[in-house]
Amino acid sequence: MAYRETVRVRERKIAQRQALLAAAESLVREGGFAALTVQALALRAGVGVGTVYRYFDAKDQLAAEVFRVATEREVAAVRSALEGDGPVATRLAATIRLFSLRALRAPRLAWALIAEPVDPAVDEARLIYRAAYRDAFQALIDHGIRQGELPPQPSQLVAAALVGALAEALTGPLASNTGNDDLIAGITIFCLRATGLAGSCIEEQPDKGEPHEHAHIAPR
Amino acid sequence: MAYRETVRVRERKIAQRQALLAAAESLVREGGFAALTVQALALRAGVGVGTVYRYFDAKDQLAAEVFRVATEREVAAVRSALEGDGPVATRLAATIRLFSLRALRAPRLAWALIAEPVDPAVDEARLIYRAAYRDAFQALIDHGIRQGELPPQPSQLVAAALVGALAEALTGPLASNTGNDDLIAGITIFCLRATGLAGSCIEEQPDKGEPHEHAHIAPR
DNA sequence: TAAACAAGTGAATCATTATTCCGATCTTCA
DNA sequence: TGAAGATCGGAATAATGATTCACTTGTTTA
Repeated sequence: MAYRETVRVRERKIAQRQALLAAAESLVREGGFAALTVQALALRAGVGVGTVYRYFDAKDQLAAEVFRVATEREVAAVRSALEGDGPVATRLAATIRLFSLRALRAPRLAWALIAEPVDPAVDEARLIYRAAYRDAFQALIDHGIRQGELPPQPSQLVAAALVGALAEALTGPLASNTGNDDLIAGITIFCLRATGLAGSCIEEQPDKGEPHEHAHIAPR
Repeated sequence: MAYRETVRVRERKIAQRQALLAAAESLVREGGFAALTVQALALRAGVGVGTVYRYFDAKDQLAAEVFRVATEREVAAVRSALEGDGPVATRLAATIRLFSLRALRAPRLAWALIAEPVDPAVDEARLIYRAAYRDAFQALIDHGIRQGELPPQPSQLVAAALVGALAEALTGPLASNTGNDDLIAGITIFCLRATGLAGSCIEEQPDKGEPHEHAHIAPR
């Protein structure tokens, strides 16, 4: 026997795999999953197409992994905002703001994760992604209901609707016409109202001052 | 000269074109646009693939037309509900109900129209589709604001968010676990609240009876 | 250094679909 | 009926992009 993988080689392989994933994600950031072809990836990463297959069994698997990694990063960021403490309204507003800022900063990626058409292998991952967001919002809503800060409501459904509203407002007819701040403020108040927060909707929390200033409740 | 198209032939051609479109739509209803291949269409319609090209210049054009026809039918149905008269809350609720019922009755089609990834030619049509819904909702919201039935709000943004919420709630983590009626009721109240309607949020419309029965306002 | 094995390469191959094309079939009308 | 003109059919072709494979280039250890 004359060859056994050394640590140095192992590390280089790990680094290579990471480099391929990073290159793949950069392609997705620029042009969505449609831009992620094996040829383009090999070119971007400066390797031959065959090399890609030394690190990933199939294109599907690669795409799914890119999706999963990006997803986990996004969801973790959002979840940390949801899981703070403080009143539900504050946390919800902070979360929406964070979600929105991230989506607006990397719109192509957001679109790829949320809405781009992809092959089935990735779609499965997408369900998980959406469900992760939904679950995170749902947890907050359930908490709010228990605390009496929110009226009773079907939390899973409402959470899904919130995710949909955010996705459409942020990736749909892209908000290039409004300033980002206005956009986020608008979405925030929409979501607060939709859950029964925002202004005068909660009886347990009597109005102080401003009798009906819906349109100017600051989103944070 | 010995041949000139007769009425009978013209009618047969028109019928054939319709038949092809119908077959195409049935494929989309079953498996989304991904299932709409020229081969499958020819098979379904009982013709040769060449025949398809006698009626449509290209697959893109065919797909876009299927999309457009289905879209127009759906949007027209929804718009008629939006454009009735009566209080904004009633109309909004009726519209949501209609939209939801249609989507739930043909989930694959709804998904294909709203969310499925497709080629660019169709995507352009999709923007129109979403925009059509958004515009219809926006018109109602603007009306409500002018009438003082709704608080001031960025109507275009809110309309987009409503479309997104409906789309996600109806086509996302499919609502097979809840009964349709509960689902629609939940979505309705979500949308009413989100726009500043629903129960106690409107001052011009003082509460009668039920002080805070958010969860049971009947959707219609 | 040389044998043994692994990683890298990219042209060739495969798979999937749209699209073409030409002979077969049907319609019209003198 | 038969010539003219049009549609039908479906195998052949084209285009795109994933996957393979025979080969070259490292890496490791005796």
